[in-house]
Amino acid sequence: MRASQFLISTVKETPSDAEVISHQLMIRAGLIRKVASGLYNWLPLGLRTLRKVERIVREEMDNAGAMEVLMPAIQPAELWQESGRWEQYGPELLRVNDRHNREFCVGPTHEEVITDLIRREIKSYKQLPANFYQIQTKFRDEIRPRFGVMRSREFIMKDAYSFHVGQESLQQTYDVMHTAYSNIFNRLGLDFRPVLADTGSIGGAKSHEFHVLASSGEDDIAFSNSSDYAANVELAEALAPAGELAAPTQEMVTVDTPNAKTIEELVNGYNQPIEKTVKTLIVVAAEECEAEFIALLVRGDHELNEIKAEKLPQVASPLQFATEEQIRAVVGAGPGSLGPVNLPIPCIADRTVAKTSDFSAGANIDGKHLFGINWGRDVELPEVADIRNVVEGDPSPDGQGELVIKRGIEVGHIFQLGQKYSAALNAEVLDQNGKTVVMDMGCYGIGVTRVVAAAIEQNHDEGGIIWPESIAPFNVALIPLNYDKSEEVKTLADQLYQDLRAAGYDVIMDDRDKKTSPGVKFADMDLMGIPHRVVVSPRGIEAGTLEYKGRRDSEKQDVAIADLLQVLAEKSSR
RNA sequence: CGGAGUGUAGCGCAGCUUGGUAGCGCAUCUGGUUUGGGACCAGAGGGUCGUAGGUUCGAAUCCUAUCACUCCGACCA
Repeated sequence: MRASQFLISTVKETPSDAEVISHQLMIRAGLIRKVASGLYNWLPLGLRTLRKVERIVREEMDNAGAMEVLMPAIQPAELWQESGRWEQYGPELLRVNDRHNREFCVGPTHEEVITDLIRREIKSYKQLPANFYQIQTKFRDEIRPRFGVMRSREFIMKDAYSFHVGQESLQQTYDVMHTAYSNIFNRLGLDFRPVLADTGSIGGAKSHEFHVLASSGEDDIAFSNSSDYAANVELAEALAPAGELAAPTQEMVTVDTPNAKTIEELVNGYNQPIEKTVKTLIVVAAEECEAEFIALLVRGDHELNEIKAEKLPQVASPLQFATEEQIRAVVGAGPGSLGPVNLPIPCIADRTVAKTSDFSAGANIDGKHLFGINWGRDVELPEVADIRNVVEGDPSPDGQGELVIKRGIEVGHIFQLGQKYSAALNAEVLDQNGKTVVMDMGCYGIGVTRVVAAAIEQNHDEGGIIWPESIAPFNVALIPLNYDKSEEVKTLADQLYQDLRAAGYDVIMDDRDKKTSPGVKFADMDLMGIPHRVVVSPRGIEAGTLEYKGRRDSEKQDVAIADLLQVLAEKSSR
């Protein structure tokens, strides 16, 4: 591509509304432009990278035996009503009506459509297992789109769905997809980790997320420091502390604490160690539960894990905190003075709380706390469960080492759905015995547009983007100096442009007019992240050399004109 | 959804307090000089000041409504 015939839309100034580096650089390098909140145009430069990501994903999916299909973005409400998600999904599902006032949604995912398709097409166990994928535009009406294309409302996703008779077959394909995903992210040049994950609103049994490690990530991942255990903190199990509950050493006393409404004020104002404090969170109880509310006890320095709490049979799903009025009506004291002693509603204690002695908590009287509380002596130990987020230093759930917490960007997610959708939509086949069985399903997603942002988040410097070779919009930036003035430069540059393209490189030759100074060309090519730069100059020609510089190199080097292809072949990891 | 903030030229911003008919930098266009790290000179084009009402002789500026965008929060015991 000649730069003079390509839209290069670089900007010097950092856009004021872009917070994370990938968003800033995607705008500055001219990859994307915002149309409205969470909606983006992809400019020619950005699209080149997007297409390369898609190509790698497609190749690896094909290699893994999946078949490409294409489903509509707009889906009929009936299918979603059949699965039950028309009611469950909430406002993130964009619902639209057609001219006949029939209801549709813009697809955030395609379980319903694919299941409907396959229940019509596949009738026999002999056709299974089968795995179908598409690369297609999705829409999720996010509460708060942000970080550019990282959390946009419309985005491109590779979604795949596999169909099976039996869990064993599902597990096999799941493993194949796990491997395929690792191959994909390796080829994309990303530093990633597969981690155990919660299945969330999609539903199902077993699941792994693939995270690109980056400080700007929105998810916390727990890693063991001495094994390969890795899990989303939403899921990572917080083990009970080792050892027995310590015997009481303090009497329980009631203390006036008019200024302590929070754990922090209790710790600072009354000299209580934070690991000897317990906070009491009141949530709405599940319908089948006798009580209206449930109290959840978590140590002062720990955080409630809402997903774990939601899974408790006594707790209403989705999790809902009681309002202050509700708390006052039931307990007689306000938030800030709550505790397990003399609490008129059922409690569930976190495992760590259950192993804490001599602790302090609210007295269920405004402005009073109890210090030196001990289980058994002062109040019966209630039901115990794992309801908190793991923290750094916790023992690893696999029994090996301690946990370290890092931030990650979720770029892929694989699930074993089981029969959640196939049962709801009656997706059945005949097995070997001629008996009707419900198919098992797996589903496998990759956020293609998000991958582009994640790659930048992980690969950049002050000068701009540094693309991994495999997804760079161009591999080589060929920069002729004095292209308009020197016949020798023009001849050689044109020749090299032909040669490089013939050798299979995506090359952009910066032949922009003489008003575009060399400095501008260097800065633009750096910002755009082109991995290899070759400069053709009159003084180089005189010496019979070209100048080569890799995007990550600090020094440039001269190479003989005749050696260019060989040097590039060595430098590039295509 | 709750809270805060911002809308003035393609981009980044000033002007608003104290009302008098819009300005700066970058970008763009023309001509010229430059040409190895975001050049210089001269000239030019481009804005119904988010929208709609109101106050006023007069509104970017004051008032009301509305729309859009951005940020923060949705863990409080």
